[in-house]
Amino acid sequence: METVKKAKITDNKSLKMAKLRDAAYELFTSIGVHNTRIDDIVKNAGVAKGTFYLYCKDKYDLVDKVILRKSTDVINNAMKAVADKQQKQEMNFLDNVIVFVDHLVEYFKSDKKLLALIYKNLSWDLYEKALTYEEMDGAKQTFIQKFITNGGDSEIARQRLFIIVSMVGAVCYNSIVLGIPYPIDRIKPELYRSITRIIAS
Amino acid sequence: METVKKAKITDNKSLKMAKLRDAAYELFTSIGVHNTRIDDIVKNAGVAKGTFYLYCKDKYDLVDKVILRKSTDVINNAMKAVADKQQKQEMNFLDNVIVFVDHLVEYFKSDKKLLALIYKNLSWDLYEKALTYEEMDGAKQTFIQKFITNGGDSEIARQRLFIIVSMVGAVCYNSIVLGIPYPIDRIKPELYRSITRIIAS
Amino acid sequence: METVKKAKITDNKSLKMAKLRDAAYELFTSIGVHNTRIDDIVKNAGVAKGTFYLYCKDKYDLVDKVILRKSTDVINNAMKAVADKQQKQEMNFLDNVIVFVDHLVEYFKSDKKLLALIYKNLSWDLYEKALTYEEMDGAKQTFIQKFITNGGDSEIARQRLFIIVSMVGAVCYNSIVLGIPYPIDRIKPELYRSITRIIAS
Amino acid sequence: METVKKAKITDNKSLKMAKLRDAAYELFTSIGVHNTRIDDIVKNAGVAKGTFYLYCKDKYDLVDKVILRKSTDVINNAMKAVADKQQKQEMNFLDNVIVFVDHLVEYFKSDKKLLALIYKNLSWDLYEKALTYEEMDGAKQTFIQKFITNGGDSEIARQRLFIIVSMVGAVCYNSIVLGIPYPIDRIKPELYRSITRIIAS
DNA sequence: CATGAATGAGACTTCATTCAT
DNA sequence: TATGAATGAAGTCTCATTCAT
Repeated sequence: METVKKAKITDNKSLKMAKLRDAAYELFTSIGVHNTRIDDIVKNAGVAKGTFYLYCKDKYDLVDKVILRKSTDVINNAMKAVADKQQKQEMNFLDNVIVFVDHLVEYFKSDKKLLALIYKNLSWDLYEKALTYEEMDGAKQTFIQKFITNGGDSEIARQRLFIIVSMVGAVCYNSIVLGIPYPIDRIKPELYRSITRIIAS
Repeated sequence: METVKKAKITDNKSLKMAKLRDAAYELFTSIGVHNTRIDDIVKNAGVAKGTFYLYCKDKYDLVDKVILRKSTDVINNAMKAVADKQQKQEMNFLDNVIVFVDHLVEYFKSDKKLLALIYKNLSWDLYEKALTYEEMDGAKQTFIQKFITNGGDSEIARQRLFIIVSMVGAVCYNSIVLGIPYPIDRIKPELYRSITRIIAS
Repeated sequence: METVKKAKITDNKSLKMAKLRDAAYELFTSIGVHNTRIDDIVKNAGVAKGTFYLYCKDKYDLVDKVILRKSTDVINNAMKAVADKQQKQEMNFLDNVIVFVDHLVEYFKSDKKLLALIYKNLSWDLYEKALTYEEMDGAKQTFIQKFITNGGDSEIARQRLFIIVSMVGAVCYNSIVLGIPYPIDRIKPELYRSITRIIAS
Repeated sequence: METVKKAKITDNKSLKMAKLRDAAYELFTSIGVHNTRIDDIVKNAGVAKGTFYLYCKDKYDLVDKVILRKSTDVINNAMKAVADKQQKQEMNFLDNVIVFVDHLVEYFKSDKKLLALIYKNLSWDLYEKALTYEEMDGAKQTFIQKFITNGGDSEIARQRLFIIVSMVGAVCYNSIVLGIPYPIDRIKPELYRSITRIIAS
């Protein structure tokens, strides 16, 4: 009974946090972090204002939590997409990268607000948190490891991956969010060609 | 005399605006846009609070003005660097790009705060303003035009330039500002190799 | 005209401060410092909330300002009473002290809330401020000086004055404010006898 | 067994109350009543927040409880000191008063925070409670009675005691807590002389 | 009796903006 | 044009108190 009770309380806690995160996500992406008031978040989440401060240090702490959760979800899905495709057909490292990137691009096409939110609030702290995120289970971490290893796992290979990630992120942001006059679909061929040429030895 | 008076007034206006811009630049880069209050800006600029509103719509209007001015300066210098080198030795298009990029990279290495400011406050509106910026004289616009033309001036060439600009910006930002663990000097070889491979047909 | 304008502004400033002080005094003495909200003060003073922070650091800064002003007034009046009586009849040092003390006692009988306010918020900082208070003009300071000098101006005399001040303050507070069952009028004879016996050599 | 169980529960109750009182005392004297939150008290006491409300009406109720307990202790000790000395040598009423006062003064010299706490939170209610405090056993009450009786037990004698108590309290507070520039040891001779002169007929 | 998560009223404070001078 | 005192809406955050477990 003790265990059941504790579990229930824990669930309740997760529930409140989830409510706050969901409400905040909606507001952050629709009217922006700056224009979102704590009052709005708690009203939409259906909790009291004090409850907010039970779970978050301040608004920007919640921004981090939202981004962490959402980006984890997106990346998990992309990893799953690669694994699924891998099962159907044998793919080399480049194929893996392209499938992974394409999944991200397609997702952000459909959720440009999230892309904007993530991009505007990046910090190395957050990156580090994301990499050691407790909710990212062991299997996923292994995937990342493999991903890197497949690239050759040399310093050079890691640097190329870093350049590719930076490039893809920036092109997506500029194209999808800022609306710079190359629609993402039009620039995709050149983007993927660039990836190919960076990876190719 | 009439003319002199007018010029004086204009100078006076420019002076106030310049004071505001300089004060704002210092504050934006040292404590961040969010933490900078109009009060701080006018105090440091040595003008009255009301005066601020004679020159700027609001704080974010001034952010744009500051970025526009500073980025124009940086780009002008990079263009000058390319022109100078071109005079000393014949360079092909790729050489031009590399020299241009390297100038930017080196500059931002020495002024990471400005890089952060620009990167965090990019908007397509601002890009457009920058491209049609009145203070960017004709000669400079011609330079840009040539730069693009040299690349081949096809749609494909423009896309590749766009990808390169995005990539370089993101790598610089991630490396210099976020401090992601590839120091810019260590990643430069791979970055320039990537540029080369993207441009090369 | 410049001077007139400046004077007007200064008057205006004094006016706002006076309004705040008056409103605060009423609230502090009627419902207590703890129960007085900034909102109440500004509403009663008829100024905007921001104006409060233009003149005071926080609520406790205003408490100090109120006490400083009020206690200065009370002491000034007591000094005036002594001076007036002195003109009518020759008085020795002891007479002076008694007249002074009696004036204070009678005043606080009529304004027990002020006594409570002052007593509860005493601090040595405030004492020091009171002693160097700019609004206490030179003539008054001379009075205090004479007062002390008349007592003999030895270390011993100063200590006795300190003991008397402490004693009178405490007896008044206990009797008038706490309502300890010796009404001030009933205990006055013994209080003044005590003063006499402390001063008498 | 029933009795034992009851005693145990009572002890348990007393224990929680004691924990709360001790924790509160530490906080009240170190950071002040105003800055002490219920949260701090219960955390330091090692009990749950709800428990606080099983034992106290609110924070100020606990302030009273703490003061009542501590001041009872201090007074009990002072009374004991008088009794002890009385046994060794015959003392008249004045001697008794001086010994009693000196004991208090010496104690508060070593615990100025407690003096501040008591002084700032006096109320007649609390005085009354102190006088009828259940934990002050009969013997002690008799002592007080004797103390008063020795003074003559006339209205006048009671008034003089009241004046002395007020005087000593105020001088101690001003000297020890506020730090008004007469160190308590330096002013003691005059303070005791004042007591003597007030008591002497 | 004991717990501590949740509450929400309301305190405090900031600061962009206005406008009379 | 230039000023800066005044404004007050908007915001953050606290913390005493409750109550379901």
